[in-house]
Amino acid sequence: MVKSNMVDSGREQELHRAIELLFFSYRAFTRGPDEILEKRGLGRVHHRILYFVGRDPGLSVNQLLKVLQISKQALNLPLRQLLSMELIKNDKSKSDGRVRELKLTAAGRRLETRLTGTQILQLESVFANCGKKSEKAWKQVMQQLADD
Amino acid sequence: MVKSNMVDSGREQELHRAIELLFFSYRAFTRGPDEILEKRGLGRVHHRILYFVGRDPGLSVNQLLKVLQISKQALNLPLRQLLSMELIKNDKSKSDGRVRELKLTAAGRRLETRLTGTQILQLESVFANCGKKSEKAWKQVMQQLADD
DNA sequence: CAATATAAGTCAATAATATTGACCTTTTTA
DNA sequence: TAAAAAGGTCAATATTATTGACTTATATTG
Repeated sequence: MVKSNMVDSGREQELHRAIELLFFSYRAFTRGPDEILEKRGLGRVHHRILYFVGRDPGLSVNQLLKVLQISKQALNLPLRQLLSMELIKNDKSKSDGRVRELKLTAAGRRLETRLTGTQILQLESVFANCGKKSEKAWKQVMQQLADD
Repeated sequence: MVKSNMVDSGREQELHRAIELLFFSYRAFTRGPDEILEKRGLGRVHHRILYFVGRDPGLSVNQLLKVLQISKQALNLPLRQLLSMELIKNDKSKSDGRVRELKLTAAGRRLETRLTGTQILQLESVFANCGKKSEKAWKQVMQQLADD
C-alpha cells in the first residue's frame, strides 16, 4: 500500500540512500590516510596541508587558508608541526618578501604520496569496476554538489 | 611533451580531481546542516544521531554506536543533550529490559527534517540536472567506495 | 618619504571534544 | 546462581578550536 503522505516515499528513500552513501563512502575514503597519520601523531588537517601544497607547490599561507577554509590560528599549529618535522618548507618569495612559498620537502612528498596513494588505489579500483562512463557521470554529480 | 615519469600524469590528474571533488562536495554537503546546528549549540554528531534514529526508530544505543563507529563515551554527551532537549526519547524495550529504544520526539523529527532537508534539496537539484542515468552511476560508484 | 595595507607569525585565554579506563546497575542467559 | 550483555556515568587527561589581540616585515600608495 502506497499513501501519498507516507513518512518515507520511494523518492525520499532514494535520496536518503544517497545521503548515507555520502556518509559511508567519505568515511571509507578517509580511513586509509587516517590510520597512517595516527601513527605519527598527525591528523586530517596535516594531510590536507600536505595534499594541497603537493598539488600546488609555492602556494602561499593565505591561499592555503582560502582552500581549507579554516582560521589562521587553526592552521598555525599543524603547519608549524609540519615545518618542524621538515615535511614542508616555507621559503620567502622572491617577488614578494612578505609571502612564504610552501613546498613539500622530499620526506613530505614521500608521506603525501603514501597518504594520498591509498585514496588513489581506492578510486582506481572503483573506476576500473564501474567504467569510464560511470566515472564521468560521478564526476559530473560531484562537481555540481561541490559548486552549490 | 609527455614523459612517462612525469610528476602528474594525465590519469593521476584525473584521480586527483576526484579526490578534490570528494573533499569539496562533502564540505558543501555538510554546510547547510552545520549552520543550522551551530545556532543551537549542536554539532555534526547530533545530526548523525538524529538522522539514524529518524531512519530506524527504536534503534538501540549499541546499534547506533556500530553505525557511527564512535566510542560509548563519545556518544554519551551528545546523546544526553538530545535527551534533555527532548529531541530524542529512549524508552525501555518491552522484549528486553536492558535495551533502550531510541526514537525521535515530535520536536526531534521537526529538527531532523529541517537538517536533512537541506541535503535532500541539494541532491534533488543535482540529480534533476544530471538525469537518472548519472544518478544511478553515481550511486554505483559511491556504493563501491563505501563497501571497501 | 610617510602612512597605510598586506602577509605571516605568535600568544593567551577559553571552550569544546575526544580518549582512556574504571566502575555501577539492571536484566538476561547459560 | 554466575556470567554476560546493555546501558549509563565519572574523572582525568589530552587535543583541538576559537577569539582577539599583538608584532614583524614588506609592499604599496598618496
